[in-house]
Amino acid sequence: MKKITKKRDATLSKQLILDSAKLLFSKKGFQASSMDELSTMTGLNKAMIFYYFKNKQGLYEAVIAEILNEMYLKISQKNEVETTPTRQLESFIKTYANYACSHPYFPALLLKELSSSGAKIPEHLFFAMRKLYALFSQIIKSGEQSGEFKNAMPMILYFMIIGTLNLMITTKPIRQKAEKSEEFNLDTCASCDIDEIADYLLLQVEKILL
Amino acid sequence: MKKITKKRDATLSKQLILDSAKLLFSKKGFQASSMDELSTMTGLNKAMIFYYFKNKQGLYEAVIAEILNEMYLKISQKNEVETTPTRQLESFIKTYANYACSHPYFPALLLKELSSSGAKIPEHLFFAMRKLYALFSQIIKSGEQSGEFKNAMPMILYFMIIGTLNLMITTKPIRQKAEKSEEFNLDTCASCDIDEIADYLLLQVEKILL
Amino acid sequence: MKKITKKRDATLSKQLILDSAKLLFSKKGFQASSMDELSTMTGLNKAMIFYYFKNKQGLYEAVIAEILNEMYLKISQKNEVETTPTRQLESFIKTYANYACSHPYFPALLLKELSSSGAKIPEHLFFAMRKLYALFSQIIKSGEQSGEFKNAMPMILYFMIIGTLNLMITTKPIRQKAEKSEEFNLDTCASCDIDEIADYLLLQVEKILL
Amino acid sequence: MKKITKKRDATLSKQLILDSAKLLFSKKGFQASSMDELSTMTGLNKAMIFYYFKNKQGLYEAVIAEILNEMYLKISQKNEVETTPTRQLESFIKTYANYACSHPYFPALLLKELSSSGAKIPEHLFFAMRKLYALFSQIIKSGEQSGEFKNAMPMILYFMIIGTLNLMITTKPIRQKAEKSEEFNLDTCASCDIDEIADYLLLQVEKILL
DNA sequence: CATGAATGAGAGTTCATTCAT
DNA sequence: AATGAATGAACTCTCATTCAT
Repeated sequence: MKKITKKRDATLSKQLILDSAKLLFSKKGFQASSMDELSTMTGLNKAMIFYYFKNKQGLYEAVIAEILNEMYLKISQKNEVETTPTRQLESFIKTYANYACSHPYFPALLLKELSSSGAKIPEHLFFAMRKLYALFSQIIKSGEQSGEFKNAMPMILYFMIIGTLNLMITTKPIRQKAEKSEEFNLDTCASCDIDEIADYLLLQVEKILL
Repeated sequence: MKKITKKRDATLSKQLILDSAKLLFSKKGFQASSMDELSTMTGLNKAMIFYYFKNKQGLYEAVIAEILNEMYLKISQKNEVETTPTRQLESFIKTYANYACSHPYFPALLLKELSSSGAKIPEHLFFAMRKLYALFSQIIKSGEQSGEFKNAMPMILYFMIIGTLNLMITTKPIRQKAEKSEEFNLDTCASCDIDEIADYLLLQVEKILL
Repeated sequence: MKKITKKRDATLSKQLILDSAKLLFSKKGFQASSMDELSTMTGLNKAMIFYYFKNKQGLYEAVIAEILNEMYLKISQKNEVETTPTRQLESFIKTYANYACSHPYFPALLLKELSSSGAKIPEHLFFAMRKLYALFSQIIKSGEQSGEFKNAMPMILYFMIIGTLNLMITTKPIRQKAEKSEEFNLDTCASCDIDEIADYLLLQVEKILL
Repeated sequence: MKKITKKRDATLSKQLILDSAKLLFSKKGFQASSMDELSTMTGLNKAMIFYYFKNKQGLYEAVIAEILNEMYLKISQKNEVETTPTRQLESFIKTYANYACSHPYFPALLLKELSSSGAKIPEHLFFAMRKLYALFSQIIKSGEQSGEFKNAMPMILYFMIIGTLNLMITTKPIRQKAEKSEEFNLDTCASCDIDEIADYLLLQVEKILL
């Protein structure tokens, strides 16, 4: 009756929890995700979650922060190699679209986070969110200074872009279901892929700005 | 130890529950809302919720259905008195913006509903959601036929409009908080009122369509 | 919007409740029977149950008392026309068997009542139960006095008879199910009817007593 | 405000719950037993019940299965050392009587289970019940083959035996109460002990079979 | 006599979190 | 670092019972 204790690498376990939590939280949201299920997913004991993260809320924040930073990194890297604001804008939209699409949990998470009683979002999350907007804002501003852009209200444009992309991604299943039902003969773009959507969106945003 | 006698008016109590539930659900979402808290809000006994609505899920569906229908009614009424697609589009955007703004719970709820695992939304909710889009789609289509509009992908435009408006409304508190903090000197439109936002949005959408 | 109030006959309504309660209690037992279901069954308002009977417990007692008295009446009537103890015993067993069989809820109720912490059975129920045993006991005793019976321990014989009959009746469905399952090739008397069972039982009891 | 530290012995706690549940279920039946009360009885937290057993139903099935298996084991062990059917029958009755008497919760439970809507008893319970009857049936059958027994209908005899014994045991308190009350001068065997009862019963069964 | 609205207590169950090892 | 046992508070929902009309 010897008790076998698995010894693992600390950072490995912590990352395993974080990665599984990303998937879980985004599939089910914060409340509907249970720590029991998470521990099953990871193969680690439930108590380990609390060993590495203060509590469920803490884990959740860690998850969102990681996602936001990841995305910020990706976008800002692409951004550096572009030279004109127009090209930077294009890069912003396409990179965002692709990242969001290949991490389909992210848009849902972000929408939820943005729309839920925003005032109590913890500091470092808030900070991560702002960084992305700051980047976008910078692009627009430099476009205005160079005379390429006009008519810009960056906050509204920002929400126009991420709002549209997020909604198009998160509603994909519902739209496909709708198109199948017979009596509903409206076009829902159910078969558009994300690149087409991003292209169309970019075109319209340019029409606005030029 | 006085015993307080309750109203004993069915429709009143039911509506009271419905109205309170609207607020609660949109503030906290489905899972995080507790029936205990709801009963406290209403001043009615917890069991009354289950007396009038089968269960929590049933109440939730009733809430969303009511909101969607209410909004559809308002928009479609305004729509009937307008004659040209351009005027109808204007009316759509402004009415939506105003309704959403004066019922601040609605955008949050709608975003949550749209982004959360859409495939299992009950039929009659799904139907109510489609009705609003059908109306919008109709406006665009008739504009195309009369030659006023072009370049239209109605589904994307629809999400562009409601996505932007919803996000601008739900993020208002967070944006105001951001603007106060010293180190953050970006413009977040924190002081824009909803009419300005709707006007700007309308202008851009027209730029796209014309 | 006139409110139509059904006016019914008081005793009729009360009896309706009692009859429905008989069925319900015996199908589901005391705890599992809900007053809501009962009110649906009767078509009367739930509050009426409490108008006519003090509470659920009171109704339950009324139900059992009525059943026991009904059965006592039936058995004692048949008993009076028989002259010898042997014939009276036969009549007792057969009448009990037939009554119990045509009121299949009764055996279950009686078993439940007898086996559940007997000491707190209310007086008048207890009294009704005793009356039936007193009748049986009387038959045995007069048989002993006339020399027809011997070896009698009436209490044990009594439970032998009603225990066997009750169990054969209440387990009928389970036994039939068992016989259908392939791997179970034991005889469970699944197809015996109650008369055969009563006849066999009577024969054995006579073998004991003579 | 001392915090009491609990045992943290899995098998101990689980058995404690099981044992307490045995008592509770048989005293009150399934529906009337509350998990709150059970947790008070055990001194363990209510959640532990659901930790070890899936739910109330699962616990109930575990309880019945354990009892039936225990009893089957005891009877079948005694049975193996006996050689003639007559001795085996004697052993069956006496062992059953003694077990049932020293586990006074068991007869009540079994009666309840048998008489309550038998058709929906879960498979493994049903199986455990059949095993005991199969044993009895085997004894009778071999007695018939050796010519020692005749007139046998094993199912009826089986219920005669366990019905009588169960009722005599479960009704003991009620019978003692009856005998004390003045106006009730019938013999209820209130002072018989279980061995006398089993002996008498055995004698009568033999009279039937020989 | 009858109703529907209202209530309070409690049911079973879940779950984040902590303790002892 | 890791585990499984243990906990307490909360949750949704049910139900017998009563009140006002």
